[in-house]
Amino acid sequence: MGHSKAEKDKSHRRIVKTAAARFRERGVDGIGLADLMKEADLTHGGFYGHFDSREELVAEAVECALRDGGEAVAAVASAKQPPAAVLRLLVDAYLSLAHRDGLATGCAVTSMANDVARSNARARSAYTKQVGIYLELLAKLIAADKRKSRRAKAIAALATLVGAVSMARAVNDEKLSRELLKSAADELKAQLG
Amino acid sequence: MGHSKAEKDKSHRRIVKTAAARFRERGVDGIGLADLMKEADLTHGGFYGHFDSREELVAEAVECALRDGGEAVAAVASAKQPPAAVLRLLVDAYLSLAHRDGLATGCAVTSMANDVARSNARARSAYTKQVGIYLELLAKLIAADKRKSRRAKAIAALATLVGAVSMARAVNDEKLSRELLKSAADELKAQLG
DNA sequence: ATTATCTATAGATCTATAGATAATGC
DNA sequence: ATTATCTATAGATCTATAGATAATGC
Repeated sequence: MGHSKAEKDKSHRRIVKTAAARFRERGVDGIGLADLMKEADLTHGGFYGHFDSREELVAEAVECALRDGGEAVAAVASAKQPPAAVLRLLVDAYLSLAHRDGLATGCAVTSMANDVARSNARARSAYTKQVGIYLELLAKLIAADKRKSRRAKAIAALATLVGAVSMARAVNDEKLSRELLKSAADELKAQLG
Repeated sequence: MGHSKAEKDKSHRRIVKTAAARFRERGVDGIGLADLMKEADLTHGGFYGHFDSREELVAEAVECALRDGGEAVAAVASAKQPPAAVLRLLVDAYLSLAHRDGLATGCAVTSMANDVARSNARARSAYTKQVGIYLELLAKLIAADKRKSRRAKAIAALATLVGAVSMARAVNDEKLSRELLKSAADELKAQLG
């Protein structure tokens, strides 16, 4: 206890990172502050030295979770390949079994959509911004003459990615779950290739 | 108090219906039993005369919410028009502002996806079944030679509908929200028409 | 007599706060 | 001396249960 300011920053980031993982996994209401602090190797009493309220942690955790997913997508997108090939890589990664099952580290645009819709302005703004980033990235990669058409196709493609992963996680029929991911991927690649 | 068995059934349905609305709106963890019972004009003590546990109510509420959405979709789908026109009606209804804003009565395949993924087997089975129903309906309406191709296109279309509404609800930029709905609808109608 | 619902409450858990403690940094 | 974290606890809320009450239905 009573460590340096640098230590406090590390603690702060540890709390936010833990929350970003657990909130994606169990939902924003699925875990309490005491358990989060414990997982961050702190006691619950210290929480309010880092945040004014639970809401503030939710906002920071949503920002962190969205950044996570954004970085994972950017990593795939940086592959030195033609746009169409990069697009295929992105679609396959997003609609992979690893992403479906890796809730804690996956894209928060899907896993936190419902929670964010009910959340505070800061969380919603972060979400809005990340959707904008994904749309710009996709629009650049999509083969189409007009910019307006690329934008519309990017929106439909992102919606397909988000919806397919949402449903693939909710159904309890493994065969159907895989079919949802596979067919959505095939259709997207056929449409945008 | 102490009414007939018929009255009890009515109370039961009132509780489930209330939960189906509030769970879609606020999430499964967003409202407690006491408030739900109060909204159903009952006191919280009576809850366990109707359900063995909260989980059981969640299962029944998910079933009820999915049925709701299914009936609304079936109503639109029963329009006496050619398949392509019915498909356009469905897409426009699902991606309407009314559906985006009508969480309490809207399609639970979108609004409860994340909650159901974390929920019990009964809730997940009901969700799985409803996804199956939507896919069969869409596959019938889609113009394509082969059955396998229609099925894959139905999956991509349903995913697009679910993802677009999810994101349109989460962003806090009204213009972007409307663009998401409009572009997804336009693309779907262009692809499937 | 049976039973659907009510009042009252137990026990757990949640957010938030107060004050103590043990490090850091002047 | 300052401060990051700890222990302890207040007060609200949550699920679940026990026993009382007031209807229904024989």
